Amino acid sequence: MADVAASAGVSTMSVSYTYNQPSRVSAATRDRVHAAAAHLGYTGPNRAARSLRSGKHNSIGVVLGEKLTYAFEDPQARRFLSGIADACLDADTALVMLPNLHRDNDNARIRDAQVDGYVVWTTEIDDPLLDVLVGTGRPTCVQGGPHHPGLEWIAIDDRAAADAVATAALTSRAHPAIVALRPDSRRESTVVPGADASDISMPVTRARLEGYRDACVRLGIDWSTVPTLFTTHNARGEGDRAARLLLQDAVVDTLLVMSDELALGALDAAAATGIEIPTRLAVTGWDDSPVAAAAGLTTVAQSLFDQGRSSARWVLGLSETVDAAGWSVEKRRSTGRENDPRIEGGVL
Amino acid sequence: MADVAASAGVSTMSVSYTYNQPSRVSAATRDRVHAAAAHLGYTGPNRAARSLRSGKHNSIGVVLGEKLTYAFEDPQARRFLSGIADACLDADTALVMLPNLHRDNDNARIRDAQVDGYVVWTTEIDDPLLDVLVGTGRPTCVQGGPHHPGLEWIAIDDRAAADAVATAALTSRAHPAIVALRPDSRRESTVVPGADASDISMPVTRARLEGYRDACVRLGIDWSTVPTLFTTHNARGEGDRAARLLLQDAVVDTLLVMSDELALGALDAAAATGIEIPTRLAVTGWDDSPVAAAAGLTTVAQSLFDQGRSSARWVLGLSETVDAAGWSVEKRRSTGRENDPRIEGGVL
DNA sequence: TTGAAAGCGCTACCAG
DNA sequence: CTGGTAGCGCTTTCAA
Repeated sequence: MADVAASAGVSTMSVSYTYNQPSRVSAATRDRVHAAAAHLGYTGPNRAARSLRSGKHNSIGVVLGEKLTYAFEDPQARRFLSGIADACLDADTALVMLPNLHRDNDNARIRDAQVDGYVVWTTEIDDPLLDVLVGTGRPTCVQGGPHHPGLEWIAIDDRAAADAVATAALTSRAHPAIVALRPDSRRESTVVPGADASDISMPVTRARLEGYRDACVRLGIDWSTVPTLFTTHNARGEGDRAARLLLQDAVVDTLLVMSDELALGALDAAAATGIEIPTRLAVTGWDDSPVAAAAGLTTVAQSLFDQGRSSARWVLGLSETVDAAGWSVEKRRSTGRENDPRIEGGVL
Repeated sequence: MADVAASAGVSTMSVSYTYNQPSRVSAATRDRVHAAAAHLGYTGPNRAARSLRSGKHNSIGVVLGEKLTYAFEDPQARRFLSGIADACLDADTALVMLPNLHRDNDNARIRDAQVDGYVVWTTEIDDPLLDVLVGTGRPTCVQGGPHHPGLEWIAIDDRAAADAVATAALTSRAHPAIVALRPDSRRESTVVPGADASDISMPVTRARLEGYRDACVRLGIDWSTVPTLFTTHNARGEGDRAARLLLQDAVVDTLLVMSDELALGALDAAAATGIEIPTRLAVTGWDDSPVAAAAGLTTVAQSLFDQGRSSARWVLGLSETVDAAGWSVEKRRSTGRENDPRIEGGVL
């Protein structure tokens, strides 16, 4: 930049202004600077130096609570990421992927990332990373919770939505079983009767389980008899396995499933074992993916794209507040009551 | 860092060494530095200052020739990205996503990104970005070509693989039609008889078309009569539409399709219109996705995960050369010759 | 509208 | 093994 200034016969400040606040510089100066820059092959301010001096990076970090491989394969994560990418486009901001595998140096790596703020996808209550992020002083929005002082938060009311979708399935049935997402980043796949939600560190899993229980309690179903199977991966094959296991108990007439992927696997299991949907078994999912719609799956709809976009825009300072996230229950064939009125919560 | 040095009673250089080359510093000094750092809440060298001084960023840029939304939705892109992410994990390197929408300032944004090198996914012959990347002096690897002086390159031999898969389908048929990926970043969906490959600026599309033509010529099929439909999106619905259009000509007995997604759409179209596979129509795909395998689709297998990993490792300086990429033709029901010997090229 | 001075926090280089 | 010096390229601050 000093060279350009010398060549253009102006001060370095005029060159800096030409690139950063062109309106502050006379047209003549601007032209001379651009001419000199073109002549010298100067392509604009060095970003590292700019970052050092100004403390800004023009980039946003996305913290994924798993290997990136999983994030790219998970349809929900993808839609959320797409929304973030969309916001970045508007702001000419780079997107830095920060996988969090809970290894020793992961928190330090994330803290030291050259980003202006963070969006966090999938984390646990009491994850020490949350305090680390607060410590950076950078704006941070956590999808799906947990609520954490100093951090912004975006999610639908999972508990209310779980209650609603369970109620839709259970109005003419009484023997639900639950296929849950993983309860924390370590635990193995297990079946638990009357699962205790306060034991679960993934906030999304916890809230949905609470909502299912709310519905059971209200409908007079004894929660202590309701089995919950915690899965480890959000994949169709896993849902198939889970359903086969739970359906060994012939009394089970309803599967409340925490994702569409898993629920589609449950439908696979039903088809393979000749169990009729919805006469003998009702199934509900979560997220309203296109495949779920095609399969006639009753499910909770939420726009993860909008949540990604909204959280990123807030982090980038493009909006004052994080938009509220809405949801609805899409009633379809898999619960046999597709003509019941649609249920909505929040703003969709 | 100066404060830490003062507090520990050593020079700033000893602090710097403690973090960057601990082995060069005595254990006693190291301990004093760490103690002082802990006391002052110092968490290690500022990354922006380090980047400015050392010129290194500890991150790699991935240039996607489309909106990130598409990249996250496209199964092939996802597998390639997963491979890159895997390499980053080994090297404790951040992954920066750089969409290239061919807008005015995209090249500058990509050039100015704070990364140590680039991996490029999906670009066009003569894309001016390629020269920009050469100009950065940073190591760059382009997946799928084009060959460009100064840039590394990774891909399978698409032309040979296309020839092989077309030959597998055409040994007992004589009337192919082609469903092609988009020819460049602008063109609309069109049907062209005897398509001229030299007209196409996406190198992958070009090479595969050349390979299909090679097979036709060798088998005595008049290329000028072979229709090619260029699609705009790599999506199942698009393949369905394309197949319906091409199958309006009742003589067509083979669809050579440049992706599994599109080929699955073609199978959908055949099923919906009552065309029997493979007796009345043969279909081939590309990439050997799990869904394709399940659907009995004859296809070209290649590991995009390995290509992503290998190209990223080279960019990061973790390997001397980019590994050769291999392919094979997986013969299945959709071409009716599933017992023919498997064909391989390169190292898989 | 332009400019001079100062220094962001660090590491390359060289010297001891 | 340790330290001094210099300066990476820029922008903030203040002054003209």
